[in-house]
Amino acid sequence: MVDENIEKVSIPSLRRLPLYYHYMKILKKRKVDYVSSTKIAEKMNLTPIQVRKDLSITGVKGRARVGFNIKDALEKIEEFMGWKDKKDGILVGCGDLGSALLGYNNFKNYGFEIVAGFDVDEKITGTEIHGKRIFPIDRMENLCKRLHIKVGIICVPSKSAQKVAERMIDSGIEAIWNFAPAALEIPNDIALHQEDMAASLTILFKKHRKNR
Amino acid sequence: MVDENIEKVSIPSLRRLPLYYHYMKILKKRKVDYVSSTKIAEKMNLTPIQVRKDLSITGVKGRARVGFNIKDALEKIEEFMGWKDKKDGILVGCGDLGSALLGYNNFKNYGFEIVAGFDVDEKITGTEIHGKRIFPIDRMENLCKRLHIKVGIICVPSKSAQKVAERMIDSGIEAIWNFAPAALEIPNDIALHQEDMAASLTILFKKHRKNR
DNA sequence: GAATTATCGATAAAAAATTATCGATATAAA
DNA sequence: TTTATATCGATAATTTTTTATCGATAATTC
Ligand SMILES: NC(=O)c1ccc[n+]([C@@H]2O[C@H](COP(=O)([O-])OP(=O)(O)OC[C@H]3O[C@@H](n4cnc5c(N)ncnc54)[C@H](O)[C@@H]3O)[C@@H](O)[C@H]2O)c1
Ligand SMILES: NC(=O)c1ccc[n+]([C@@H]2O[C@H](COP(=O)([O-])OP(=O)(O)OC[C@H]3O[C@@H](n4cnc5c(N)ncnc54)[C@H](O)[C@@H]3O)[C@@H](O)[C@H]2O)c1
Repeated sequence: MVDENIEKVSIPSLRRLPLYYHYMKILKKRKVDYVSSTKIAEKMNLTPIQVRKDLSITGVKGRARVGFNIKDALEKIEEFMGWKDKKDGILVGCGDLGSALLGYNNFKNYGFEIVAGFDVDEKITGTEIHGKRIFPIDRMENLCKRLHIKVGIICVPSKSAQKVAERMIDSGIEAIWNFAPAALEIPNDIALHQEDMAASLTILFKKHRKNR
Repeated sequence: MVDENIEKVSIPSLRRLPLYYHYMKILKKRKVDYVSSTKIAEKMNLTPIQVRKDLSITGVKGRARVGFNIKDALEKIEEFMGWKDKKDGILVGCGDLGSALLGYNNFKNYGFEIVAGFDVDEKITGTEIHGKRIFPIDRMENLCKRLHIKVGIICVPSKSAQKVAERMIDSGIEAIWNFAPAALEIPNDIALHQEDMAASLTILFKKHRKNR
């Protein structure tokens, strides 16, 4: 069921589901057992209908006049979002942002783990950051192929991003998470998610202007 | 014209525009003067029609058989995205991620500047991180009101996020950029943009699965 | 200089996402 | 026990977003 739906779910829904999840996590800690779509919607300025539709894709069933069982819903969201499948990745560019991500121990809650970092800077390579070993970039291909790593995170300056992406692809990486504000030119069988602070800022300011 | 359109532009368009921008920046560096929607679309796996529609909202005009003047387009995107208006913000939680953001000198290209950091940790307060002064959290209200700061970034652990958000609102903050994976309960006249790694990861993996 | 082609912008059509409607159901109140 | 009410899920309607069509135009080729 999950396998059918994951193809059909919209990106906006995928962005909203974690919000419901975070909220229900809080309620669970407060020993609340049930929550209605109305209540969730109120908190996030959405309609109850949309919340129900989003939740329905995970397969969770609510009860009329009662709402959704929080334990069930959390379970179903985790399952649907794929946070229960374990995936390993590597990170290239262990500077300020890269180091923060290497130490982000929340990734494990989403089934993801960064197993190693890579860099060109010899002051960094050979060391550990937040307990993760940092290798020279030349070791990437070998390590990724040996460990069958398919996910790569790019945290290098923009001007190096394209080169790093190509090297990742040569190393067998199939999914790239790019934090550099650069338009990567890559084959379209490689999955790419662009993390864009410029877009985020603009969206925030747009909402702000609308509120005034 | 920008003022009319900003209300109407879709979030997906807002996320795509920076991609075109990054790409055109590269072309400009290569001394290319014009680029067609076809070429842009090819690079990013979109349709030329969508690229044209997105660009049209910025007000930039293309020329048949030639494409878009890159210098003009960059200018129009900057203007439309509001990257030319200067906005100041503060950041709360100067740990790993917060420090990286404090040092992110690309924000200025988007018209944004973090003027100060706040934290509860007395080992950090009073110091500077990447040249930005870090104050104890109790100073936030005074400083924000005095400098008319309206934008706040949350980089504290999830469990403190709600409290920090409320304090920001008391300090006159009207737009919150939240990096903590927590559902904030705030009045709906406060703009909120939630940065969600869980959503990003899921979107990336979804694309990856589709490609295989 | 005429024909061909790439591209644009406007408008129309199609697809996707959101919102509304409504009968069913479970709890609470009368 | 009966009535009122909150909420669900399914389906329908609406709105938004994406994609297609097509005439106009500017560069290139013949
Ligand atoms: N700092 C932030 O908060 C932030 C936020 C969003 C996006 N970004 C983007 O993330 C990227 C990294 O930012 P940062 O602030 O961490 O920069 P940084 O300078 O602190 O780190 C960059 C690291 O990449 C390494 N590097 C450079 N070229 C390399 C290559 N070819 N191969 C391997 N490693 C290489 C450097 O040695 C350095 O360690 C940039 O593209 C930046 O625009 C940063
Ligand atoms: N590290 C990452 O790469 C990353 C990525 C995405 C999201 N996040 C989120 O960003 C937040 C910060 O992550 P981090 O890794 O930088 O954590 P961190 O522990 O390194 O930093 C947290 C900082 O917040 C301060 N703090 C705690 N409570 C506070 C309060 N009430 N007021 C002011 N300051 C307070 C702490 O003193 C510390 O300096 C977390 O919510 C995390 O989930 C982190």
